[in-house]
Amino acid sequence: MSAYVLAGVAWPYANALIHAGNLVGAYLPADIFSRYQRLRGRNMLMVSGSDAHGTPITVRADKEGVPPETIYRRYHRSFLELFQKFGLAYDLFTSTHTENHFRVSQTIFKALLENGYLFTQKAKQWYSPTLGRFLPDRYVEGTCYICGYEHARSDQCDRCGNLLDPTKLINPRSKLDGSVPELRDTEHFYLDLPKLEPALLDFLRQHQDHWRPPVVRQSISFIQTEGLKPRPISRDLDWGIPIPLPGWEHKVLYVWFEAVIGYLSAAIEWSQLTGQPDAWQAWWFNPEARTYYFIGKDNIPFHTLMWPAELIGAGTAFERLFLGQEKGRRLVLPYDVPANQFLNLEGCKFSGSRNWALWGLDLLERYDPDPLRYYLTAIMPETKDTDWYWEDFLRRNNDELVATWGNLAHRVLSFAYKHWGHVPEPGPLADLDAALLEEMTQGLQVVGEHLEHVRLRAGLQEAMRLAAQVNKYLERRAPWQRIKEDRTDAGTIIYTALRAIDDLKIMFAPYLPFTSERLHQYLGYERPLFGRQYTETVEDALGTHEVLRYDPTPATGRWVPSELPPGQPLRKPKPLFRKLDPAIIEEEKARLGEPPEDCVGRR
RNA sequence: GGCGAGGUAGCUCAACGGUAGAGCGGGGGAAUCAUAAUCCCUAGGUUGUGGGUUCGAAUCCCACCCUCGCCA
Repeated sequence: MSAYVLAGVAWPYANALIHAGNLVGAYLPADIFSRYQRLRGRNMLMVSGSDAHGTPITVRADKEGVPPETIYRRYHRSFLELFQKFGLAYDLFTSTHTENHFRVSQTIFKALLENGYLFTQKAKQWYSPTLGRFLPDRYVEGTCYICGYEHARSDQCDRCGNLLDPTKLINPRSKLDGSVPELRDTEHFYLDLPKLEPALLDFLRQHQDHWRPPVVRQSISFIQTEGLKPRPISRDLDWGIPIPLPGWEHKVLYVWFEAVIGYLSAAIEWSQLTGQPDAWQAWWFNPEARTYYFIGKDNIPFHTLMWPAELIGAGTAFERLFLGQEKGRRLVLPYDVPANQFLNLEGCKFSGSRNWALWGLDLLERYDPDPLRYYLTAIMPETKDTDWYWEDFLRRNNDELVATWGNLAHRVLSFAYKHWGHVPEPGPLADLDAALLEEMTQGLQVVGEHLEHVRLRAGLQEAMRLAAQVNKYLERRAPWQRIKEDRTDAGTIIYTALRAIDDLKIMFAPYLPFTSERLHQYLGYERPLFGRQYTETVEDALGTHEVLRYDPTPATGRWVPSELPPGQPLRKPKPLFRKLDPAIIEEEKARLGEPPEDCVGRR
């Protein structure tokens, strides 16, 4: 395993709140994986940010009569709040609306241009005289020239299903204000994907053995169905990153092209903020470094094809254009794209507009982060779509998390605290004691192996299985009996059990960071398991932006067997988790209201 | 319409050619350190449907049905 690991996390679009589906699909798995890597001592960099540009944001801004920046800032702020409360330890969560990202994106553009992977093409496009700008095809509707449907989108008719030539639409009107648009000439840059296709196929072949099967198949079939076509990378908008060429300043880079570059630019910004401006190169110019992309399945082709195409196409020119020196170094291609499938809610698809959703911040008003993280990991859609059921949430919280792990930690800690007040000095270990500790050491290996391969659910299951093993051990050794006959032997048992839960604390730590940290304190450790999250305001030529950061220096947690010192004073323990009242099931369902009509699931 | 994924015990999932497993829930018992949390025993499935290959299929092949996604 490389010492340098980068986790690129999907960039939330800054015009909607984040819901549980977003969390479980990308952000939570990235955090679990990254916390694990840090515990293993790897140089871990987890980056992302708000996707601030694009048409939906400008449309929304127009509706509210505010600048696009207002919309982006509102949602960006909500992301930062959610991530802190939910414990997503981004080394840097920034935004695409930064001077740095502009510069990096424009450099990628120039490198592609220089290497001959871009070309321009003219086309006619709808222009809104009232708004004074071009309209995306889906914002123009009119009568379908094939079937006569009166509310067809200009690029596709929802009634006859045909793809339309937007210029042939009858009676066109703008969906934004109903005004009549006109056709105007425009010119755009295209990424020459056909030219990059052989290199991309090569890249896919190199990774197909260790990628998740759905990711490989979707990527390959995307190419095979009809080959890659050139894709436009510029738009007629005034909100975004200007094309860095004379005469093109009024056009911007298409968001699909520019947002993925954020993985690179965020690493660069992180380097600048930490005062080591070249540090990012250890990840991005290092062939040994491994980059992982945590995304939902809707994003697969962008990360297995488009982004690699940009990286391959930029070649060695990026280094020269960006740093002013060329040592022939190339940007690192994705090592893995562990995309998740989708999460449904009570048998129906999430639908924000119909309130069929679980909003992250709303959930955290009523529930602690770790139980949410536990449940979301338990139902993580790693291989197929899964469902959040409130009944299931309650069950897993009360009958698994509280009963198996929470109770184990609490019964051992409170027994130890009551009878000793510190970690007891063990006598000679009995076979059962030694066997338990051996099993925990093995467990660290097994759980670690799962996490290494991004099998997060399997890792959590294994940790829970081991917690149950410690419960079995306690039943067999019954320290509450032994203490009446042989206090030293009882101390040996409790010492062994404390070490076991100290091991489990590490295994659970990536999944349940808040309660592992608390357990760590109860065990008497002085220094924290994890580092510190905080926000900071950064200033640049575009103004200011707020970022989320993570300072790993206070962290002492390590993925190694417990070395709990006998005699270490214990702190008075409190239960790690609380049982939930079954009444929440009906309360939460009432909160959701009626399921969407088109839902075919059960309720 | 094309491509792909998924359809295994009440629930969540594992087995991916060799006598169907785990956790939770259900039933019975033990224990009392612990948030009545634990531990032991136990019931429960003709592996979506129909064919085929094979000594043998949940596992390979074909058709069909259902769910989801991507592309058109």
